[in-house]
Amino acid sequence: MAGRHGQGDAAGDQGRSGAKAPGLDFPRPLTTVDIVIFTIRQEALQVLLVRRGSGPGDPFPGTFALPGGFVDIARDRDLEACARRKLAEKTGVVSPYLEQLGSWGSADRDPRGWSATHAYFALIPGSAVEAALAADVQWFPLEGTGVTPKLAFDHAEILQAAVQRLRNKVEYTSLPAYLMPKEFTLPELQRTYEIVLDRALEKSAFRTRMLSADLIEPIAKMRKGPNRPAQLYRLKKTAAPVYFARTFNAPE
Amino acid sequence: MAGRHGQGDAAGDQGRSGAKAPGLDFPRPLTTVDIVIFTIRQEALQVLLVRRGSGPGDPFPGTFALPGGFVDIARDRDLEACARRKLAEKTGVVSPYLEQLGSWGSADRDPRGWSATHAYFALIPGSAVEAALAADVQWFPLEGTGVTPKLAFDHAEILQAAVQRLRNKVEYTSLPAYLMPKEFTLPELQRTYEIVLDRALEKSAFRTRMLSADLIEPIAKMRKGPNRPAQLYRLKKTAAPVYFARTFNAPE
DNA sequence: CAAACTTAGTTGTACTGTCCAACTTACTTA
DNA sequence: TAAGTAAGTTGGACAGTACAACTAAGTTTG
Repeated sequence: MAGRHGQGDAAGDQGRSGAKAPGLDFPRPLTTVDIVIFTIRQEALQVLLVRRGSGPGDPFPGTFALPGGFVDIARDRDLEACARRKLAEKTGVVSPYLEQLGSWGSADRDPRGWSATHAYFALIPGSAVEAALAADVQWFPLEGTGVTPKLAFDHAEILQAAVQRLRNKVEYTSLPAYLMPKEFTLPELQRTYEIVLDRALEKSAFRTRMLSADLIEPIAKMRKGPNRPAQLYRLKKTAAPVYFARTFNAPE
Repeated sequence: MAGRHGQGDAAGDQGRSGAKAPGLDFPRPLTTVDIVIFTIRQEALQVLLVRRGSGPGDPFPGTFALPGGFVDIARDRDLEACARRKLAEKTGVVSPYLEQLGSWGSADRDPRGWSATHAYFALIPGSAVEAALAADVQWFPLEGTGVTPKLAFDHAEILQAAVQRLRNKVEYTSLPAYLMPKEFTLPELQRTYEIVLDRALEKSAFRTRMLSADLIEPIAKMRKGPNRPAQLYRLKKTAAPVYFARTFNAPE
C-alpha cells in the first residue's frame, strides 16, 4: 500500500484507486452471513445447527455449523435480506425477532482464505417450527454454556457471543416474549425468562414489571390445567422490544 | 443457485463448491472497515471525520466520511486489527476503548459495487489527541443528533447508530470513563456523562453509584481552582467497563 | 363430597438505591 | 471579613425489587 496520507488514499483507502477500477486492486475477502437461531423446546434453550456437506473442497465436512453461507450479490439486496432468506430456507419461518450480532473476519477462520461473516441472531417460538424444518438441520439444547457437537469454523465463538448477548439483554428487555407462542400465560413467560437466564426469578416482581410495561394484554381466555386456570395474554401490536430501567438482580 | 437441499449446498452454501474453487464462484462484495471515533472537546461530544480525495473514480470526492477503508488481507490479520490500524493512522492513539458497532452491506451503498463495511466505535480522551492528527482529518461536534457536513456513503446512518449506541450504553455503563484524561475529578466525570446524554444528572446519586462501583480510585492529589478543591481520581487497572443494574432515570 | 395437593395470583414488610433539596466545607475574590 | 461559588454530605420521600406468607381455583384422592 502507498503512503498514509497520499491523496488517493484519503478517506481511509476507500478512495484509493488505480486508474480504472478503484478498490478492485485489493483482493476481496470471502463474505458470508450466519444466523444463530434460538428457540425454546423441551424446557430448554436450543439452537438450530446444520450438518455440513462433504463435497470436494468443502471445509469441515460432516461437522455441524450455524446456518448461513455466502452473500449472493445477485439476489441479496442487503445483509439483513440475506439473513432473512437463509432463515426462511432452513426453518420456513419469518422470524419475529432478528438482530445483528456482530461480524467475525480473519485470515484463518476459513481454510479457503480471508473471510468475514456477518452474524445475526433470531428468536422464534418453539411451537410453529417443528413442521417446516429443512432436512439437514437439527435443534441442539444449550446446557450451561457448551453445546454438544464441535462446530465448524469459529462458530462456537459466535454461538457463545450470541448466548451471552441474549442472556445479557434478557436481564432488562422483553426479548423472551418473542420466544412465546401467540397466546401464553404469565407463569409461562416467566419460565421462559428463567430458562434463558438459568436462574429463578421472583414471581411478584416479575408480574409487576411485565404488567406495568406496555407489552402484553390479557385476552378473554384462560389456560385450563390440573390446577387453578391462568390468564392468557398476547403481545400487543407494538412489536418493539421493551427496555426496563433495571435488571432483575444486581449482576454479580 | 441450485436447489435448497442439494448436498453441496449443505451448511447454507458455505459448503457449496465448484470442482476446485469452493466459494469462489460467488462474486465477492467489497469489504471495508470504518470507525466512529468519539472524544470530548470544547464541552461537546465530537466525531473524527476525513475529507475524501478526488482522484479518478473516487466516489463522493471532497465530502467527509468516517475514517476507514478496505480490508488489506495481506496486512490485517482480523477485522479488529484492521480497525486499530486505521485508528492509529488517523489519530496516532491506541484507543482505550474499541467496540464493534455492526455491519452495513448492500448493493447500493457504494457506487463501485456490492459492498459491506464492518463498523467500530472508539472512545478516546480529548486531551492526548490534538497532537498526532493526520492532515486530512477534522473533529466535528455533534449538536443534538445531526452533524454539520453531509457524509459520504451511508456513513450518516452509521454515525447515528453509533451515537445511539453510545447514549444507550452510557445510561448503565462506565463507558464515559474512557473519554477522560488520566486524572479527573468526579464533577468532571459527571459533566462528561451529561454531555454525552445531553441531560443533567443528580449529583448525589451519581457520586454514590460511581464510588460504590469498582471503577475509580482516589489519588493523593486535588484539583485546585477558584473554589473548593476537588478530589482527583484515576481509573483502576481493571480496565473492564462496569455495568450498573439501573439506568439513571427511567427512560421515558 | 370433603380433604389434600398444586399452581395462579395477591398482599405486606424490609431493603436498596434514586430523587430532591437543603446543608456544610473550602477555597478565591472584593 | 463578607460574599460568592463549586465540592461534597446528609436526610427524607419515593419507586421497585426481595422475601415470605397468604388467598383463590381448579384437580385428584379417600
